[in-house]
Amino acid sequence: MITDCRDCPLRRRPGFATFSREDLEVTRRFKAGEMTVEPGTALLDEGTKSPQMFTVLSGLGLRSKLLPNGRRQVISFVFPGDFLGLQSGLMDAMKHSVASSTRMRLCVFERAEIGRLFAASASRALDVTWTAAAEEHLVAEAMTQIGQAAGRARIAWAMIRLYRRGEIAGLVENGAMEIPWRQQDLADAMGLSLVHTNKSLASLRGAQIASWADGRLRVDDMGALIRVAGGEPEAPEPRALI
Amino acid sequence: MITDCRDCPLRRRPGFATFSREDLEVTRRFKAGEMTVEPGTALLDEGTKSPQMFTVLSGLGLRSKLLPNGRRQVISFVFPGDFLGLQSGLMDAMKHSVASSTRMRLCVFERAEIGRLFAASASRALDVTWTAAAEEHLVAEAMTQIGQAAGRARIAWAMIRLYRRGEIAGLVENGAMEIPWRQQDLADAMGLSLVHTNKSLASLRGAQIASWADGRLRVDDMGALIRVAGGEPEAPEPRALI
DNA sequence: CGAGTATTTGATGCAGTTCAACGCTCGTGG
DNA sequence: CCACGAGCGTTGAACTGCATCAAATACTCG
Repeated sequence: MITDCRDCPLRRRPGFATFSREDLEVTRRFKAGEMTVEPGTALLDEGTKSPQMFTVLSGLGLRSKLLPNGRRQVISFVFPGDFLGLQSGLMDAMKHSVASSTRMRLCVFERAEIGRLFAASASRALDVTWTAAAEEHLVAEAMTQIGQAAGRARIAWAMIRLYRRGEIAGLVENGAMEIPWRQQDLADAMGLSLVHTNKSLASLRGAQIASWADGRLRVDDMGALIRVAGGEPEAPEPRALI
Repeated sequence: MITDCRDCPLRRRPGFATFSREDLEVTRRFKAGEMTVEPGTALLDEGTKSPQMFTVLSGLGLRSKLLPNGRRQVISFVFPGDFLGLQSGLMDAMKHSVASSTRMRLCVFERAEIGRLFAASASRALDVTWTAAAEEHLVAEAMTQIGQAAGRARIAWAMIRLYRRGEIAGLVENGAMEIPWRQQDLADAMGLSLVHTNKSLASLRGAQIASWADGRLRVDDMGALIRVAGGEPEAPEPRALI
């Protein structure tokens, strides 16, 4: 069963920008369908040009990029509301891969329709551009942390970021959220080895600051966590929803 | 004296995408003026909302981001053709700062006009979005290198990237280009200490692979440089010009 | 119950940081 | 016209955070 954009549960959530009734109609027409995928499904592949773009309705995922030497960088963690595949819509090909980490429900758009969307609504076009700019910002902020912060601080920072995004997505309950990601994913995201990531997590857990275990991320002392991270990730602006 | 968009020297260069006569007119109307700045001028400041956006006509610059602890991450090096300030055009504020490293000539646009630009031309809107997506890609690629490659490889990779962008901008002559950046800038870009950056550069210079000295970047053996970098930065697609 | 995957822990070594000192060039002012 | 200081590059020495290697301990699932 397909959700009508008008009933999209994401629109109601705080943290997402509202848009006009008119734009809602334009977006409805842009929407091609829906899709549900199992955990571990490749949605978009580095180097390929997918015919589709997606908005995440529910579930979590991972964007990543491979190096010739086989190592992997996790570009970012994917949350509900994220718009995926813009690169393949605009550029020659995807520059990174996107995979689901949980079961995921996605809103599907046709790449070929993006020109029509832009022509139909300048404000929707601005929203799409906004998501691209916001995405760049998220990546740049992570790059800054990777480039300039020590290991433990990077881990703490990533935990805050995930927690905050989880709050917006409504995934946090009683100071904790379910996470499908492995410690290896976190390590690859922050440019650290698995072993060192594990030891940093153990140390934060031991200090009663935060824990990442058994598929749950729990923050016990946000103040301390921020101190360890050497500052907070910037609070995101309300996200434009496509 | 102001250059007419129709005579814009950048448009003629290879490496930039062409656009229609109609879009040229739309862009001309969007253009508010021109500006020349001395080296070291702050063009856009992290946290502020500038009333203007820019396209670099000539000269080189630096995007960077400060951490609470005083450290600095260089997000990217700015080349002619780059479009600056989209974040302040779309989001609440700039998320990083941009400064000139040489004398720079800039094409100036009013932030408030971007909505009109999008309304006037869907294809120009797509081009703006393309630049945002391309920028994200550049940052993600750099992040990958910082997160996953060893020090010497990062330095080599950055040299290739700068050299390639220099070629496109027409700044390379006889295998070398003038660069205004300090070793500290390179260090901050690749997440390394100044000392280690200096030693890596010395080692590449000693091996007759490439040199960064006296304000010049020279590549002697691109093959070897690519090998040290552990692979090549992806070749950029033709860049949309705003 | 055995195989495969994820987490945990200990031990070892080195890549890269930090500290420190020195040289060079250039601009400024006495 | 030389002295001085500031900025940048270079080099050496010592320390350490993190990677790497290795192995044990859970868990899950067929």
